[in-house]
Order: sequence, then C-alpha cells, then structure tokens
Amino acid sequence: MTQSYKMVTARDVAELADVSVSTVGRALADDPRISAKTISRVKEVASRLGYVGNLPARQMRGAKSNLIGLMLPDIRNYFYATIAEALSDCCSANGYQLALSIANDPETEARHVTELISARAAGIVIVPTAQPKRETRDLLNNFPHVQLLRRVDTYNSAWFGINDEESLCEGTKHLLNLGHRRIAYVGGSLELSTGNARRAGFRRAFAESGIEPDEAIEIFGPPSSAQFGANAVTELLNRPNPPTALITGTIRVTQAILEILHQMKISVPEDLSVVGFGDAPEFKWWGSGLTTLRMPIEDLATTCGLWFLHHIASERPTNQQHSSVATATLVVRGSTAPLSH
Amino acid sequence: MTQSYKMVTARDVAELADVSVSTVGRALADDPRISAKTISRVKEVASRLGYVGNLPARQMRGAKSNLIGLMLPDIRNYFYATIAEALSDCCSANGYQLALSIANDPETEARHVTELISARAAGIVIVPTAQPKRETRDLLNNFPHVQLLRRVDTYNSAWFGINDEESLCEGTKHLLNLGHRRIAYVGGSLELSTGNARRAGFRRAFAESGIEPDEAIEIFGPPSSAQFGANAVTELLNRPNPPTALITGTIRVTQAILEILHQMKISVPEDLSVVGFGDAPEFKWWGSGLTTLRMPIEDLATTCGLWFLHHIASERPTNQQHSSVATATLVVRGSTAPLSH
DNA sequence: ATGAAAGCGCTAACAA
DNA sequence: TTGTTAGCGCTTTCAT
Repeated sequence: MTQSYKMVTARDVAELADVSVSTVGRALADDPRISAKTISRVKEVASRLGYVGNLPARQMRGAKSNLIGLMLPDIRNYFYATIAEALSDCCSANGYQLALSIANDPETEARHVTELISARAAGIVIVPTAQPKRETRDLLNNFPHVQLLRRVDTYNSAWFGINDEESLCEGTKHLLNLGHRRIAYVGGSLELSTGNARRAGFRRAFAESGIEPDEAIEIFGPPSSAQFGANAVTELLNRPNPPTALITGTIRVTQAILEILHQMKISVPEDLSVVGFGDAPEFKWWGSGLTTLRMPIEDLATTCGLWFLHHIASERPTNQQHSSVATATLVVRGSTAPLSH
Repeated sequence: MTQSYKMVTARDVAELADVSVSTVGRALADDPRISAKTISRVKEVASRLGYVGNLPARQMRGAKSNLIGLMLPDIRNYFYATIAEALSDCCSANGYQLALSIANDPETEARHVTELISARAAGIVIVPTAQPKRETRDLLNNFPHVQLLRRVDTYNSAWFGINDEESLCEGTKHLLNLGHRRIAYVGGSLELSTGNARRAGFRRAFAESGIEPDEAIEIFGPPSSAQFGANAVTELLNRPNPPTALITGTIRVTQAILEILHQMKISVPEDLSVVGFGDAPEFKWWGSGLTTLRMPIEDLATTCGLWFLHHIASERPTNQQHSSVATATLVVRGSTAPLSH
C-alpha cells in the first residue's frame, strides 16, 4: 500500500469553501474585513481537511522563521543536556522551535551551520569547536548568533559563559589550603577558551598563595572524551610519585574519573583528594560525596536564551560586545581532606 | 548601530557574475551544460558573497526538507539524551537535521507537532504523551512518523520499543527468587503503554512463580517527575510494615530513589533490596552497585532512525504495522540480596 | 551554453 | 466584504 502524504493547501480549502485563496488566508488570520460566517465556514473546512499552513511559503513572504539552532558538542553530557532543556523551554515559551545539532569537529560544525542558515533559521546558539573553519566564521558573523560557554574571539558576537579562571582558582586554592602541593589538573584542550582560562586559574591559585607550582601536574585532552580522562588518571596514579590531589577541568573528565577511581578502588580522600568540575546530581553520592565546582548552568542558558530571543524578535543585531559571566560555587563534600603526612 | 542581516540571493550572485539567475542555479549544481569557466566564476562570486541557498524557496519547488522532528518528554533524562544523540548521529550521517521538541503534556505536544508539520519537516520521531489530543492524532496519521518507546494505538504508525513487560517480570522474579515477598513497584502512570506493560510484568512474575501477590505494593505517578519518586519511597519506608525490596519502573524514579535512599541513610541491600529500571553510567557506583534492568537504548534509537530515514528517503509510507522490540538484560550488582529473616 | 518565463503556496497591495 | 494580481527565491521547462 503506497499512501503518499499529500499536504492540503490554501487553494484546496478555497475551492471547497467556494471563496478565493486570499479570503482563506484572511479568514484564518481573523481579518476583521471578512464576515463572521465566511470566517467560520473557512475555518470549518480548513480543520476538516487538516490544513496546516506552509511555513516555507510564508517565509518567502517575509515571515520570520521560528527555528533556533542549538549547536552542542555532546548531548549526553549533563551540562549540555541541561542547556538544551533550558533553551527548549525558553524557545517554547516564546513560540520558537529548537533545532539541535551535535558537532564535535569543525567540519561537522561548518556543515550544520550552513544547513541552519540555509533553512533561514531565526538564529543560532553555539558552543563553538576549538578551531572553527574560516568559512564558519564568515557565515556566522553575518547571521544572528550568540556564543555559549566557549568563546571564539573571531566571532563578533555576544558571549554567555562562566568565570572559568576564577572557578578553577577557587577549587585549587581549596586543595592548597588543605596542604596539598602535588596537585594534578586534568582538563580540556588549551585550544578552547575554556580550557585556557581554567588552566590559568589553576596556575593563579599557586601564584596567589605564594606557592611554587613545582609539583603541579597539568594534563590536557579532548573535552568530550571519557577515554582521555580514564587514561590520564591511570597514568597519574601509576607514577612513582603520584599526586595527592586531583582537580578536573571538564564534566566529562569528572565522570570518567569517578568511574575509574571506583574501578581501581582508590580510597578518596585518604589516598587522593578530588575536586570535580561541574555538578551532576549523582556527584552527591559518589563515595562520601564529591567536592565540586557547581555552575549555575541552567540560569546561564536561560539568561542567554531570553537575551537572544529578545534581540531576534526586536530585530536588534546580536553582534554586540555583550558578555555575561556566571560564577561557580565550591561545594565541599567528602572527597577532599587535609594532606596526611 | 543597527546592522541587519541581509541574505544574499541567487540574483545578487547573477548580477555580479553577469549571468542570469538560472545560470547561477545550474552552475552551483554543476550542470554539465554550463561551461567550466562560467561555473568557476559563478562559484567564486557565490562564495565571495557568502551565498547560501534559500531552503524554503527550494522546498516550494519540491525539494524535500531535511528536518526530522524529535519529540521527547525530557532531555535531562539519560534515556532520552541517549536517544537524542543516537538519532542526531543518524540524521547527521544521512544529511538530515534534528529538530528537538520537549513536550510533557498533550497541549504542548499538539503545538509542536503542528509547528513541525507547518515547517514541512521530513518526518517526526515521537515518544508520545499519555493522552494525545485528537487533533494530534489526526495530524500525525497523515504525516510520516514513528513511535519510540511509548505506543499509542490510535496512531497507525510503526513502533520501536522495549519489551517492557518481560523486563519488569525478570527483575521482579529476581527479587522473588531471593525470597522477597513484600515487594514494592514504583512506576510510571498506567495511562502510558509502558507503565501498563511494566506493571503487567510485575504482576506476571508473581503469577508465574506461583506466589500470591498479597504483599505486593504498587505505586504509580508521572514518569518524568523526580519528586514523585522521592515521595513514594519516603511513604513506603515510613509504613509500619515497610517492603523488603523495591523495583522501579522509570529511569527518573530510579534516580530520585537513589538520592533519597542515600539521604535517608538506608542500608542497601541489608534493609532494602533495590532493582533499578534503566542503566545510567553512575548506577555502577551507587553504594555497592545498583542491580538494574539494562536497556539497549542506543541500539534501539539507531535502529529506529535508520528504518525511518530509509523509509522517508525512498518515499515509502511509514504507517505500517511494523514494530520492533528490544530486550532488557538484568544486571545483578550489590543492591539485591537474599531476604534475611 | 545560456536566457526568459512559469510556477511552487502564500500574503499584501490594489481593485471592485 | 471579497477577488485579482504581483512577487518572495528558487528550479525547471522551453526557447534561443
């Protein structure tokens, strides 16, 4: 059985209601010039036929799209899932629709950006990849968009993020204050604005505490790879002189680390103090609770969404210098303890 | 500064390249009738101007949309995040683009379905709400779509899900075999196909084991509410005669329960054996490990996506009786133990 | 090898 | 109060 899904057009409605196409359009828009009974007749026919207006056609007539592109590196990451939900709610409340693109590399990113622009989306909310293609930059710079979390400074757009440097600095100081010196930082690639800032925070903590970072260890890797985190920790703990404390720089690494430490049966905080980046709900009950840097990620996404949608709706340009920074909170739980000599 | 984002049209390219609009179209499509040098000149101008074809206009000429709607009740749920990612990959690999809609109630669902149809999406993958509106049903039944996980039988579409009844039955039998009799089942609403089937499985386990379910306890609630799960458990454990074992019927309830049991400092499995529905990564290291019903959710989503995209691309109707059922596996960890008298 | 013109479904300006 | 017409940006005849 080959049923084809033929869409009902305004013309179909017009013929059945015995009026012109424009009357159909006006009736469905409740145009006051159309008589009440014509309106009701047209509406009746339309609903009987299951007529749904053709948005592409409307867009050609200048109607604005209701599509907001959201480009994320990873949706299983709790961070990004939270963002997706917050933005979805935001869009939904304002009559927009979220188009989700998952892109982890610059090529996929470029393809998706092109597609969204081709679809004439209303705008794009993007967590950029580390080294976007020039093509992507040129396209985005001429299209309404806003950057979330990561920031690429060749984009002329607004940015909503967290105070990465300050956060890592605070987390590291917590460990320093507990007496730790051989502290390992396992974070995301330095090619990312976030990776860079977080590393800077790690270093600043030593500097501001007046402590030589000669025992500090820094390891970087792809931010969305669980494997990288696992490998890094294994390697660290197998060193002749393993670190006494560990702080992570991405959520994915945090999750990987929790799993591997559990597998390796490492005693936390006895053998190793751990500060985790981000705050997925399960961190509360990992071992005796994971000390974390909690980010107000939902607020951030909502703020970003509201700002962006408002600017789009009022046709304000989004290529401003606007930037908004949320601050992380250190949540101390059982995974960090004073260094025992 | 009010910069507007004016889109470049084929006409702009045509004028600058000093050819007609149709030549531009043909050149960009590598039409063999156009001379090599014209092609390269047009392409050069197009890329210099940042021309991106207008999809809405193309759609009016019969081009098929590349938009696949995905309707989920909740994206922070690991289950659904996994589905979103799997489908996104699937779409991406086949030139489609995912439009994510989060709808938890029939009204929002109806709105989003209408919007997707209005945008003339290529098709819709839906996890339906419990009681969809008649309007939604009429629209969907005349539009390419497929149901995932939950099944509404007034939709004439294919369905990809898991063997809910069998899964719960297996999990419950595990508890029965360990000697438990006062077993509580906390699951999703009976209005959902899944909630119904899972409850049936719970009951069947008693029947097939020849055990009277006179001590069995059943509690139902909204599947996406963490609060419901927490309340249910609190109430259960405060009873004069609390259950000795607990099995959950939704992921969200499982997560809520893990948190509340941890908070209440309940000894698992000494005071309570627990079987969790679903298998988020963190379940491995909850206490001494959570015994779970593991679902091959990623496979399921991928299978569904491939089937659906293939049918859409080949313009085959998707309103078939096709259904595909994946099976859950019981993963025994530390949270279940023999009943101690 | 290229251009002119029609038409996709819709809305809005102009007629009646 | 309603109909007629033009045109949005594109592809595709049909013409040259």
